[in-house]
Amino acid sequence: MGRAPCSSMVGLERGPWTAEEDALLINYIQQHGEGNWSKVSEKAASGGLLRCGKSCRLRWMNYLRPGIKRGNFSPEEDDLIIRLHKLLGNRWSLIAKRLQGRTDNEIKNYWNTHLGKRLLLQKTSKTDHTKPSTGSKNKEKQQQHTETNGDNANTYLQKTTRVFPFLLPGSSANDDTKALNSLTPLWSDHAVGGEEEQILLYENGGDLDDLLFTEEYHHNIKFDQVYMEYQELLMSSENQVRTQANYSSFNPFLT
DNA sequence: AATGAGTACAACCGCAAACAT
DNA sequence: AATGTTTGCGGTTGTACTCAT
Repeated sequence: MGRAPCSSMVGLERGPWTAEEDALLINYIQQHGEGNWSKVSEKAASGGLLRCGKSCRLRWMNYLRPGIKRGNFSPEEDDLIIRLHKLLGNRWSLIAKRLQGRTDNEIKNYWNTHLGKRLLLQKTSKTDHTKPSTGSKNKEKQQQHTETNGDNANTYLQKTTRVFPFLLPGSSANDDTKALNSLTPLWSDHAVGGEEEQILLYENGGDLDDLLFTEEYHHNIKFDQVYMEYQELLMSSENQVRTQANYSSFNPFLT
């Protein structure tokens, strides 16, 4: 198919956002709401915001959106990121969902600049007491990538795909999604609130992520528990997939 | 003070799934 | 069902900043 990158569209700005542009975007979203990003660039242009929809979305999601936590990561967050990364690989959006107020982009950057490097150093110091090589930046990056991603048997490495919500039974979904839908009872066992509350949520049509990411959930569930739940989910997913030949293309631990 | 290397992070890009027609 | 468009994702790049020399 192929589309020209939005930055090449005539008359649109690129590069760092100015405070004025931020204000224009916030103002626009306050008036019209989130979403429909392709329309944003059309409609907001009249107000002086010359950015493509894609750029607007990114700016909003990663920087302007209310509730975004900025600043240093806590040791607990570090720990959770490391463990979730071990489980999920570079699925930053999924990891970000477990860290309230953090964006996938922020976590990805943090991993690439801090955590990944730290793990590499730890690993190196365990196996080799000499200092890591001080080669070129690219070489270091490459090494870091393979060390932290490549040889981890438990890491679910998949190509870039959109992360689906865990849809509820009865909703339309493809086969893979349906396979995971059957996991919801496991999750509901751990979810906050009584059975009645959960049933209510189900009946109201909220998906499982909605259930799990309520504010209450985050206040009550410790990082460790979140990690354990994810691990259980993935283990369960593996078993589920093995029993269903139709889903042979989806096996997190065999890819 | 100058400058080059390293670091941090915002922003861009291309791809693929989801959605609309 | 086929085709086009939009959205969301992970990988990568550009650049401002920091620090050592």
